[in-house]
Amino acid sequence: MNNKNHPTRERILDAAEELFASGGFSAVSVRQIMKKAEADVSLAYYHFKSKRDLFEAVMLRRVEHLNAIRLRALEAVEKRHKDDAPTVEEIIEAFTRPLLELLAEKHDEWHYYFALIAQINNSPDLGGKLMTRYFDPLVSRFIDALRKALPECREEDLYWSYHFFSGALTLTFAETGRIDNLSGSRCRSSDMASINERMPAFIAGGFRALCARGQR
Amino acid sequence: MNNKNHPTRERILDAAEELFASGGFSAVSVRQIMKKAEADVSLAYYHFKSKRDLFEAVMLRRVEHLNAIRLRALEAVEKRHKDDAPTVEEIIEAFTRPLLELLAEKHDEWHYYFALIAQINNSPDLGGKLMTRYFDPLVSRFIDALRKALPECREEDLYWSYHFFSGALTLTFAETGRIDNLSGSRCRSSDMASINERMPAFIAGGFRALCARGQR
DNA sequence: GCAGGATTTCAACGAACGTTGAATTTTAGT
DNA sequence: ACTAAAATTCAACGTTCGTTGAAATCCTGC
Repeated sequence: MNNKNHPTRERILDAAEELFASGGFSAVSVRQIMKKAEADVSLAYYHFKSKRDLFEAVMLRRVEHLNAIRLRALEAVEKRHKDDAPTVEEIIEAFTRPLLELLAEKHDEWHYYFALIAQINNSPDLGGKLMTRYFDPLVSRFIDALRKALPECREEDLYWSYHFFSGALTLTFAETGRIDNLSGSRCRSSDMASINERMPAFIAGGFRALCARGQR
Repeated sequence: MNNKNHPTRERILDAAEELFASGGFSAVSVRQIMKKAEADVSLAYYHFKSKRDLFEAVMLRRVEHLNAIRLRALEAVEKRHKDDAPTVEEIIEAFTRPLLELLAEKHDEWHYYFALIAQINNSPDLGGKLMTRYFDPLVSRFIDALRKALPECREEDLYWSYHFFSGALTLTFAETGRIDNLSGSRCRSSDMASINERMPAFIAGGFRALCARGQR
């Protein structure tokens, strides 16, 4: 049998996800992954064809679910506003809240995945290519919504605003502990409630300020 | 003789910087670095003790200069405002403008360095530790200035705002080409004039919106 | 309970890895 | 010119890397 939940296949993906997240693709060997997965090395090549394919499989395992629930969140917001456009805050929240909920429900499952995405997003090798491949349709959909919320905004300002947002988002969800050190533990990377309270306000403020500037 | 400009030592650092920037520490071998530097492999271990120390040297080579000119930019802004506090925009610009100027003057020297920092900032392994070690004093200095510009702002909001800023900043200066793809080449990662126009406005808008929210 | 495919084990391959020590060449002070 | 130190070359070490093929075991449908 093949496509039912094979526990070993999942165990390999779990182990790979965690290890790839902490050091990137090259910092981790297949042997380390399979040791953590408690399975023979060659099983990695049986279930996946190569190390690269394993990496790809780690990415693909969660990306569809992620995109689906974010899209649903956006559609829910749009449905609440039949005629008028949603606010920028509401749209940003539809983009971020699903991430927070995934972490709240199943932190162990998603934490490493978000850390991995942060690294990919900031990698000159992969950032342009992989992020585009996996997230572009969804992101374009969100930018459409933002365009409606900010009808006077210039196109370039919209894209740059999203770009700044993207950097803030991926770093924040990577939970690197940086803000813990900087703030002397006054703030904590893992404090999702704080993020949920602050990120939409900050980002929406940024969008508005930049778009307002563009109309001058 | 030792501490004069040894061209080979610099060539090794240049090669290492470029290669580390594109794939991180582990994706690059010492042999690859030394091939690019056109020098024997063992010279890497003569000039630096190990691969890790070479990596550290790459980081250290530019960090002091970087921190110095940013500090100078901040002090210049503060000197312009004897009694009143500088605006948030001015402070953010003092933080970002030096980066833009370095890229404008010597793009080849600094481009890879910024890409490397983006990866480190987003690495769970190194992000908390290395960024804190290298940049904390300067960052705290900037946060002090921001506190004066936003005297009613809560401490937590200040730190979280800076955190969002940090993510946007490092991703933007990494020039990953992501925004190029997303915008259909309407915007370009390498377009420093666009960044200079937009980043301070966006970030300052974020700071203000978040601080205003905190006072409610 | 048997057949056949799915899964797992075991052993091994050649290549590349980080690192080192000794020999050699280049450089600088006298 | 001589010397000592600095810089570079060369060859090699043990380890780990990604990957593979064949044999053994497990599971499922009949």
